[in-house]
Amino acid sequence: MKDINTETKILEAARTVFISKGMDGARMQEIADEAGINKALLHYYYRSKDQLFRAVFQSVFAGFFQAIKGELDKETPIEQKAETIVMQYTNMLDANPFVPQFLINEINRNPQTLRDVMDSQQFNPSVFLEIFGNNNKSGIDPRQFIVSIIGMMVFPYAARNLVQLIYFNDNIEAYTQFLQERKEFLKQTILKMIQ
Amino acid sequence: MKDINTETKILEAARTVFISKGMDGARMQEIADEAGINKALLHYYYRSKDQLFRAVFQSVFAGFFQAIKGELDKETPIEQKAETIVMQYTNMLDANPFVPQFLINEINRNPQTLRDVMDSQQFNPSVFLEIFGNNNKSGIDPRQFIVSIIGMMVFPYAARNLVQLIYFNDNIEAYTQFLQERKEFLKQTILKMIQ
DNA sequence: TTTTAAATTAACCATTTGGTTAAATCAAAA
DNA sequence: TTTTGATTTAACCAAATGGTTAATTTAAAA
Repeated sequence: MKDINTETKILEAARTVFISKGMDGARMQEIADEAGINKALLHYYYRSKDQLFRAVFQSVFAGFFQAIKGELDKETPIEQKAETIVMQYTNMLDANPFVPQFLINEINRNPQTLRDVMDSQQFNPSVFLEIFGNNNKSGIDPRQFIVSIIGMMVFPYAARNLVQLIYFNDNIEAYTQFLQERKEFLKQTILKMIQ
Repeated sequence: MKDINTETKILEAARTVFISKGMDGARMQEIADEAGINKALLHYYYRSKDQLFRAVFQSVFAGFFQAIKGELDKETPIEQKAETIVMQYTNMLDANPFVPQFLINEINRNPQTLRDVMDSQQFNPSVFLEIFGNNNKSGIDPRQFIVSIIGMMVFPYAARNLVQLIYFNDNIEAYTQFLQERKEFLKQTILKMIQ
């Protein structure tokens, strides 16, 4: 029982490779190299590529929704909630810029995976709707609202290489600054939306 | 010189499969089956999977930006432009819901591909910025504005399976209606943003 | 120290997959 | 009709890839 963390080490390596390359693009050998172990060890701890992938997906999915859940249960005014959700989400994206793209891709590739994960874990999606529930002053549809906010936040990370090249002439620093300034822009935009 | 359209038939089959599965997930055999021909014919017309993929990517990319270019050169007021861009874009998304996700994925997988395509075709991205250029009344940053609009429009299509399950309990009809209502919502939101 | 079971590895295997080749077919020109 | 060149196919090939196995190492228990 040498290194008790081998299983964790594998999971982290798999997370890195799967998020970067996706299920189809990932190679078991690359995951083994990333973890610094023999390829057979992957199958020793996780029986197959599919099971290893499922473990990663479940972990990423859970961490994703935990990261953005945050302080939203409080009875704060909707303006404050908007501020909180933007900061919570963008902080998560700065730390995990490829996670949303990974989740979207793999859910599209095999939608059943998400259903399985949501069945195994208890997860109540309605909490996001209740935050901006029907009892908001503006009468705005909370679903349209939430989808808009997430779309505005996620897109510049998911499509970074595209936007960076087309609108910023591949200038990385300029795009980083754009993302930084965007936080304030998003807050103001959300406030305008619920006016 | 039997069927002069074999090459086109291959390209269309490849487009279908590549957009659905991506470069990594696509199989030459599946493309051949989709086109109703022998696998060797793919290599007869396009030397390799990579070249076939490039032909598809170039075609999809060009078609994408052509579809959304639309009437935007006119000297119409910004409110009218917003209306036009939303209708143009959502119509394109209704017809090609997986195209943006495909482009984003493949550009992330190999950013060089986009540079090559943009070099080979003449393509001026600044046209989108000039539409909502600095001479708008609100003083809004046109880049932040454009990225927001595209994000709001693309996200519910790219993440359809995710959003449909979490917020609409996998009810396809309800989600279709949501997308339909969203067009009007987006117009109003854009107007609020530039107030 | 010896034993035992878990952990780790090198070598190997079967299948998939992109790609090739030589033969067959077809359609038009001579 | 014969010829010629493009088109199409069946069969095949080599490399990549997920997975297995038998042997070795390690670390703790007896």
